[in-house]
Amino acid sequence: MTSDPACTELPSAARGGPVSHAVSRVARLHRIAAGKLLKGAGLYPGQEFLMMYLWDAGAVRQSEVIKAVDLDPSTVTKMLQRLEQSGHVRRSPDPADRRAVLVEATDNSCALLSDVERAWTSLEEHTLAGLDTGERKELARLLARVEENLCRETADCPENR
Amino acid sequence: MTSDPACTELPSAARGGPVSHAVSRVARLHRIAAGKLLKGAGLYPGQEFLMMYLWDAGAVRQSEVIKAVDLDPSTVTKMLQRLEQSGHVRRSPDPADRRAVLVEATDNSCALLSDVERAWTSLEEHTLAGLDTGERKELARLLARVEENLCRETADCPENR
DNA sequence: GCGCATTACTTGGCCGACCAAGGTAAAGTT
DNA sequence: AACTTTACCTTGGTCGGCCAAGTAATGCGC
Repeated sequence: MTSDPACTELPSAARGGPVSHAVSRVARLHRIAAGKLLKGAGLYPGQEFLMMYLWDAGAVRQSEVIKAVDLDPSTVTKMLQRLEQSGHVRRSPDPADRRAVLVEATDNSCALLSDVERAWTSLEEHTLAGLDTGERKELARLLARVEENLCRETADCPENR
Repeated sequence: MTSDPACTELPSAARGGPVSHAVSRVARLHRIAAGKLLKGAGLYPGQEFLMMYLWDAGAVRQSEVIKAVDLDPSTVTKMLQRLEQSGHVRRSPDPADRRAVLVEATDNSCALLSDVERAWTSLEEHTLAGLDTGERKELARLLARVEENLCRETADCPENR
């Protein structure tokens, strides 16, 4: 009676893929939680990854960003336009290649780094609450396996580094 | 050297939340994979859940759908409008309550049920390839725990059934 | 040097998903 | 019966994300 996993009864058409269903639900909840924590920093869910990369990488070509976050180029373009408008990012033409665009986190945005770091570890703790170290490691391991699986044949992960 | 989990180096700002990062990546890859499998059935990623519920539930109020898939009402409205346009769903005013709308999967869409079922189990297999039964059960268990955690305080799961 | 493929981004369109606000109808209160 | 609250959806706007197609510059082969 009270034994169903979490919140929802599984639709019968999804019986063949309970884990997939769980992944979808967890993904959405996780994204929402991340969004709430990141809202304080003025970031929308998804933008964190881009900024995290830029904070590490410094001034860099947009193509590098695209490779790093592994999103559609058009997605990155639009995200960067918005991040530029909101003052988190500076873009400038690459003098060495007139097609390319150099991207860089603004000094302003760097002030958010620690906020985002805190938010991210807080999210992790919220996500993994009640799991001991062994379980966390196991979950990380299993997710890594799953990620590998999903990369294969989907051909979304660069085979060539 | 070749020991990093999957495809990507973790940004330093995300060091405090490796599992969260993995969840995000897996979520996106999983959604993409689902989308590819479901494209054959004429469904966009996300619509599966709605249709799965309707196939089980028959003619039902829109508010029931909203509760079941646990999405924003406005999201459901728009999805249903599109699903109606594409012929997967029929909507009609509820004679018993003039605010409400009754929703129902069309006969046409029911023909897709088996396709979606197959797609979903195929997705599951693709996702969990190489994991033995114990690992699968463990992953399911851990995901359920995580889901519980994310429901708390986010107050997105109905406390009240 | 010239043409052609490749690379690098942009634009437009579409969908899922959110929030904020609005409008209507039912239910509850007095 | 009139008023207020609550439930049920819709509309409009914004974002992340995808695809398809387009533009512009570079690089490569010849």
